[in-house]
Amino acid sequence: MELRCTEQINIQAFRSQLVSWFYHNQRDLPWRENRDPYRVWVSEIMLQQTRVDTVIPFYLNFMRQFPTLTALADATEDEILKAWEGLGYYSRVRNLQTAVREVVSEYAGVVPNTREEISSLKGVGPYTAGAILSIAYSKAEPAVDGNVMRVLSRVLLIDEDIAKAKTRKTFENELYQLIDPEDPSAFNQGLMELGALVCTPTSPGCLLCPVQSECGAYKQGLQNELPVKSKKKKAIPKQMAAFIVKNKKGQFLIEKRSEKGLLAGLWQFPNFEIFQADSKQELEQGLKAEYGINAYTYSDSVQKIEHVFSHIIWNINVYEAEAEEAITTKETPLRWVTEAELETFAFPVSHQKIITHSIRGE
DNA sequence: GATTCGTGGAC
DNA sequence: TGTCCAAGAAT
Repeated sequence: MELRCTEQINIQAFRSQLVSWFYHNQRDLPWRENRDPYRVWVSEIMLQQTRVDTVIPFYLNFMRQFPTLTALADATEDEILKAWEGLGYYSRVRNLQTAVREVVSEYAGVVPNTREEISSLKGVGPYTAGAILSIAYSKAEPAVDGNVMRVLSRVLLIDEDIAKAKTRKTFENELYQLIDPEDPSAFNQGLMELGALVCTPTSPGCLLCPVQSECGAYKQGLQNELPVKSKKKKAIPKQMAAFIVKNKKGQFLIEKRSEKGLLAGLWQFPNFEIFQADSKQELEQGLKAEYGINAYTYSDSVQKIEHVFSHIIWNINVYEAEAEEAITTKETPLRWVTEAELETFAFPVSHQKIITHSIRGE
């Protein structure tokens, strides 16, 4: 494939066509209401690896609950995790609060406006830094996400593997030449909006594209060959057992997950990996070893749940058990809570399903 | 540099 | 039904 670079296209034409198209075709999204750096920041964190349609209701609720940077800084961990419940990648919101608190203490509550300073904040990487700087502060900084790499790989005929981390640098270097210094916000958002609405992964709408005349891939009919992206390995299945442990007062046993790693800080029902589904002996041994529970366990599971992560698949069998006390061998806190209290804790989606299906019977 | 970290939707 | 994701960052 013959590669091109930014110098070989009509930069002025590309900029004006893209920016003009953005102003006429941008979606009406809640984080575009104004350019408050905090609002932009929250939206960019939520949008990491997450679709716009998924983010919208979470964003509206989050901004209602934490309208200002200070409000988020003052919230508790349980509050922010509950607000993030169901959105995934939970370290995002924990890092966001850490960063917001640093802005309060180190920057007098004002989001910094240089790449060096803003990049030093937890959870703010190269993309998010560029997005906030360009959208909130009109700085001519690149913001390279998956959309931008897809669009520019086609326009500039770049065939580096976009799954490789270092490939992002290639696009950033091109963008320092290509970005519109007069309107970096509309330019960056235009690239992403174009990727979302027109220059899509499959069946791109080249006939409707505002930068068709500047696109190398379209000229050579290569729009379906770009970008080049290597495949990722598939998730490994694990057989899990989870337990609805109830005491005579009608309370349920829940456990807070570790502050690090998978689903960090969320709450869950007692669970562990098993190697022989429905083995009453293994289930009872596990309850005893993991939670110090001497309990009767029904031999049949009351619910089966598949929980798919990027790298793991939990196949969860849910069982019912009775106990009056529990002692964990781990560092994680245990609590007995009523059914009504369950809704104040943040659970992974698989454990939300245990509540709705096996406890509430919906 | 490769792996870890969620979830629900599109095809 | 399985695959691939979608506005990435931390480790």
